[in-house]
Amino acid sequence: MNETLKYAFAGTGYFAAKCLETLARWKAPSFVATSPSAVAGRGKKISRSPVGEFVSGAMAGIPLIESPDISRDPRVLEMKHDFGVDFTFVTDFGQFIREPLLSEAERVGCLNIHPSALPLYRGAAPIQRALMDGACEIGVSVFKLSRGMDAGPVLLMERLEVGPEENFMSVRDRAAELGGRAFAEFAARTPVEFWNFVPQNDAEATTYAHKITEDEERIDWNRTTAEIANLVRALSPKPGAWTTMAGRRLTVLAARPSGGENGETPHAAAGSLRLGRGTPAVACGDGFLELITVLPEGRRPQPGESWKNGSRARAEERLI
RNA sequence: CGCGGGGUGGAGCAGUCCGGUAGCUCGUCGGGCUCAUAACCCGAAGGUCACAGGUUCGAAUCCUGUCCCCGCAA
Repeated sequence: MNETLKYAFAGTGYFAAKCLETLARWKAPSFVATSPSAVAGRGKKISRSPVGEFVSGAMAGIPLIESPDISRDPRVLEMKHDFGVDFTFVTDFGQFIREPLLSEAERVGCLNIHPSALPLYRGAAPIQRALMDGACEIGVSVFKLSRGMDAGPVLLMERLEVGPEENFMSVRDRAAELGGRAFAEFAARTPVEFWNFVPQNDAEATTYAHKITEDEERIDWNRTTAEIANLVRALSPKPGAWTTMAGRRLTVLAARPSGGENGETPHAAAGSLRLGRGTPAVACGDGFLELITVLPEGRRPQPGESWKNGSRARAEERLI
């Protein structure tokens, strides 16, 4: 990155932490803002955001501000001024950026790394939505924040191929790295005066990546193996697509349509188990889905076969 | 003190309520069957039952404390 450029970074989640880590390999931010530590996790412990965690660990020394409302936090505005930052990265932050931060005097403004080919999949869960839709590739965009959600003009866009077995976490991390690296390389060779922001065509915003609701996380075994496999990988490892057996939750972390030699169509009702030897499978609407990795409630992640060995599930058992 | 589940041979689990030195499905090793096998049959090895203390003739099991893991909810 251009040595003279200075930036601030604001983010909360793992995607943001990974972006920051990547950006920082080229140049450390002047300061970082994140959402405040909050009561989270079991017990009632106070925990820091992934970004806060990362900064206080690997980037000790960089000023860290925890702010519940960064847009009008005087500390943020003040620090930006004192450090003379040229732009602010706001990514995976959870807070909608408003005035005065949005257009506060900076050379560039607020930039965002968004893992989609904008204007597609604007919104909170772009990677998950793309995976649910069975995408083979996603986009990674760097754009300037505007008043509309993920609607600002685009500076850069990269493509990222998605392997058929990849899950949310893997794509998320790779997308963050790609975005951070692409931006850093761009900034290193392009003077700010030549940064070209291309407005989005709102008419092409045909998909919107709404937050995932718990209802959507539940597996409906009547759907097709492809649909369910996509749901599983879109939500893995967290929050995870889940079902229940005998009233207990069973989260499916990895699954694959069973390569039925005969393209077998299950005679059994959807949700029925196919045990036998090897990896267990579940009857879906149009075939069987093999359970590669599962997480039984109260236990730890385990291979589907181990689960089969220990669960004492019987063939007539059904997942609901 | 948010609610709850769990730590038992290499893996996943049962046994804990109703104390009596440990079992299941796999894996591993050896042998057999077979043209052959990841299939099948026979056999074997392998466990301080998370840790510490207590009760008891006797504790995986009851009591107390500690550590660790996980689901939900936030």
